[in-house]
Amino acid sequence: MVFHTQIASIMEVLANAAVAEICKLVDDDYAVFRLEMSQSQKENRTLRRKLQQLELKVVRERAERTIRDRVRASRPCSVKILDQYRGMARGEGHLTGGHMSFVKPVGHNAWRDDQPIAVDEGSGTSTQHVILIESADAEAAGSEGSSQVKQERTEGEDPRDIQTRAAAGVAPPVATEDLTASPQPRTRRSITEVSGMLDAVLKSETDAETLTVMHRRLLHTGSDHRSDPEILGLRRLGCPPAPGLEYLLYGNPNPRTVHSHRDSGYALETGNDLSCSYTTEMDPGNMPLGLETQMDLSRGDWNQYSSNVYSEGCLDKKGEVIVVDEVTVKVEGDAPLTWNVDETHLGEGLSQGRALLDYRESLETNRNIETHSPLHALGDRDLVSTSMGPSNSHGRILFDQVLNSKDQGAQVLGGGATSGSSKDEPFLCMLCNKGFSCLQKVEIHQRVHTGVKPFSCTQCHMRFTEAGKLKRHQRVHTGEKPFSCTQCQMCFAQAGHLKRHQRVHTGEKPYSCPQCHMRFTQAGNLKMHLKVHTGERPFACTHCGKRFSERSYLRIHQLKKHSTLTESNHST
DNA sequence: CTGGGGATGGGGCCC
DNA sequence: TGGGCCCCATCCCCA
Repeated sequence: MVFHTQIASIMEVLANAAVAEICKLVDDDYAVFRLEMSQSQKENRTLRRKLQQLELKVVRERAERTIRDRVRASRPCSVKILDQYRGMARGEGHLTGGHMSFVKPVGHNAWRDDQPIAVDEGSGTSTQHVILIESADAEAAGSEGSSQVKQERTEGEDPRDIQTRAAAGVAPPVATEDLTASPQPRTRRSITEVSGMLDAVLKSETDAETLTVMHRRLLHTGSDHRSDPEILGLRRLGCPPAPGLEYLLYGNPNPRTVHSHRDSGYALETGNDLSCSYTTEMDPGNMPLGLETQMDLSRGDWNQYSSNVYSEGCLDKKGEVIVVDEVTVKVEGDAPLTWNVDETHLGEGLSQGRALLDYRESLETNRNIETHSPLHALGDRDLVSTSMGPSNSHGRILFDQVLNSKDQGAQVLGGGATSGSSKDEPFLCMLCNKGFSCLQKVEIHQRVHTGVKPFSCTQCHMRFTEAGKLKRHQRVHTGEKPFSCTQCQMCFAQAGHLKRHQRVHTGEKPYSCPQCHMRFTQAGNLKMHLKVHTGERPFACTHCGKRFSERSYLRIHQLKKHSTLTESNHST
């Protein structure tokens, strides 16, 4: 009995000890758990505070930008000055082939507005990228869609990390900068880069002498993009959710050539090429360019602007790249690769340029996607009436003729013109209704009508519409006749003239008169001969009334018969 | 002297 | 950018 009692007491002691041990363990774990909980809560509070700070910054930026945009309220939309990295002109960077990335200067952890942006083709791995979307338009319109987001990815970082953070609602590792606090507040540079995506928007090579600027209408979502992973995803797909119109520079396969693509909801180019686009806005007074595009279009320089901007550029489709719009700018020497389309410079012409660009894009787009053009929805005539400048401006002519080619047809011409264009020649000259395959050709052609001859001879006052013709003309001064006849000693300055001359030796007379059996070596001579049959004598002597079939005959006649009379008339 | 054809120079346009 | 072709203007030569 006593034994049982002792056993019971021992077991009770052991049980108590076990309970105590268990309680102790639970307490310890609970304390650890509490500690971890408190730490997590602290972290949550810290993150929450950071988030609030970021939101406050965004709100402050919105307010400041709204004020700034209201100052510039006259602008219908935002066209960013595209400030190419100035250091490129100094050889610190350049657009080169293959993968192109924007590289921060070494030792800088954050982008600053006054810092140059080195452009490095890289070795295939992007180093540091900045995504910055501006939406001044929406802010100016009172929209809440303003956003300004920078994301910076350091070297080697998995791009998916950014998406992961964004999807988790975590702020990017680099806080949004308050651009207004920049040492150069009037200078702002924005860069949008999308890398590693299917939509390869950017390519670049080294030797390019042209810079092609194209534009894109950015989508506006009106949300805070920082916390919207879908928006971030859109950015990565080359669809920055910024409102209004921005001019973006893209590297392209041509060196120093930049393409932009609008309505980039579809892949502009397949492959794994890096997609990159960037816009830059800078102080108009600090524009380091020698480009020919700096002119005040509002003062009637649209003609020049058009000539320069659209020279040598063509709407085109190259391979799989749907080049929706394209503006080519000649780069002079080592001038920085800079494209400047500032409203303050373009003035009224800005709308012209934008309208034309819009139109160009819409026209090209309409070939395949009739309803994708935003301009299309606006209505062409409205756009012309509200956006275009003086009706006699070259830009207007171009624009009108392009509109005609699109859907207005000959109506603009008062119904008198009939379009002779085909699908291959959708661009009509407003003045002669001639069709061309691209806008640039129309622009060059219309130099015939406008008298624009940009290429002048230094030896005489001859001017030419084409550089090649100037070069050919200058043989007149140099006496160079590189084309010599193998049958005789004749030399010619033009190859065609030699070929024409060689008919003298071959006896070929391909032009025959339908009225008689006369044959001619030249069509012009046949045409002159036909006047024999028609009796056409359009050239009449003002003194005696005698008529001649050729002006030269009349001139000889006047010299021989009325030379004294003409001299007396001149003396009087 | 006149008219006609041969031939060249130069510019525009297309490819 | 250059070549090729065409057109126009003009000059030259000759019947």
